[in-house]
Amino acid sequence: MAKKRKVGNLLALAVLSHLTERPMHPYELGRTLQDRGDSRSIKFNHGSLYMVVQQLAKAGFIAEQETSRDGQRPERTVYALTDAGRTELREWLRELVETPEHEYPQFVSALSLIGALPPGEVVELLGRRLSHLAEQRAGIQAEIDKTLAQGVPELFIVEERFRVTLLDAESSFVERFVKSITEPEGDWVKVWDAFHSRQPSSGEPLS
Amino acid sequence: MAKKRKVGNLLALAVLSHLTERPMHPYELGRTLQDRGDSRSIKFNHGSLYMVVQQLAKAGFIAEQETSRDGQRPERTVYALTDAGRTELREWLRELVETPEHEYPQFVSALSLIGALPPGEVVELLGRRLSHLAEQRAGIQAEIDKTLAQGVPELFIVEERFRVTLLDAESSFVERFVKSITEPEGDWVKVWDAFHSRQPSSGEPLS
DNA sequence: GGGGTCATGTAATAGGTTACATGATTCT
DNA sequence: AGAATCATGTAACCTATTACATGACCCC
Repeated sequence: MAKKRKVGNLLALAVLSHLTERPMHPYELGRTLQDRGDSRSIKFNHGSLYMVVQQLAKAGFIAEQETSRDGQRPERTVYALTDAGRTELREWLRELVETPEHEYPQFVSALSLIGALPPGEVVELLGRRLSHLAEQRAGIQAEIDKTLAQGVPELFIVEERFRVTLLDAESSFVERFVKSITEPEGDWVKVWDAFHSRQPSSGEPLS
Repeated sequence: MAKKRKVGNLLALAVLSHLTERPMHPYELGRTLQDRGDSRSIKFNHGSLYMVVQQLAKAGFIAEQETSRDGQRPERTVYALTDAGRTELREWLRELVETPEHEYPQFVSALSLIGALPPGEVVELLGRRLSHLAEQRAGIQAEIDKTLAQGVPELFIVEERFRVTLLDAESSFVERFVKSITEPEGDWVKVWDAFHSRQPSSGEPLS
């Protein structure tokens, strides 16, 4: 259901959140988002930021506070959070935390069409995926360690912990899946394989 | 890195996949996608389908085969897969299976800003989330059982099994997180709470 | 002092979603 | 026969991503 918000891009949520600290101009916001590592959890790109800021302003969640100019640099418009913005931030976050939305992770999509590849190849590809997953996991763990070493409290790395959980779950799923193909119970793998053997590399989808 | 595909929408992948069975016109494709339950794993909506079909045609992955007319209904253009399309299907799928992409699940984003809500409220919201997750899990499981009862082999429900895995992982993460707030080690929760107590309901973000 | 890259923003393009349109079929 | 729903597609709109622009600062 998920109430239709005036501004839907999650980048906007990050903007609202950071503006509770102090008024800022868009570029500064972008810089802050990058520095705090928010861009690993919320898709960020330069262009979208300006768009989102405009949308938030039009919706009344933030307001132009001053337009200063520093030397000959382009004008920087500083925005501040409004009361409506503060409310929106809290309501939106509440909804996100309380209500899981149906999403479409790429691997789910891929699995739903996996029959289009022959089982032997799938096993091989999944093996490579497992390495990639392990790499990612190690990378995140390193990030976590580094951050904690700087004295940052757990609260600020919860999302990275969650990512690790997700990666672990995916890895063990993939392992189980591989095993179910290489040591099959029943004959479904045979059927799957036969399908591709007959039509060497243009098998019809099994889905 | 993920090579830039001429058509990026995953709906296009499903289209290619279904066209390996036989040529179809767009509406039929949509119908089939819905019937086979693909729309639970790949975002589908009517408008996007026509867009994607056009894109695929322009890219040479599918080709207009005939334009039949049935009574006074609008013309139906039937599309068939080309060799390039068959290749694209396989390569794309391979890439998706082999290489995990960085994604932005909403809950990850929410967690990254969770400090903007006070811990007491977060605990409450997470409790509700757990119920929702359990509901979803039950729903998927019911789907799985129903499908299996119809004699469909495991291969075609792998993606639903994976979803269940993901839901379980998320649930247990949330449980652990709740526990870490209600039975905290160290004083980070106190700090978090104090933050919101001082500024009754307009706390600055802790991130 | 010329070449890169930082700071800052606007504009053009492409992608996707919603809304609209209309004949055909089915239901009551 | 009128209402609802199916079948089928087009068009308008909104969002997001890329590309473009330009002065300032820094490096060698």
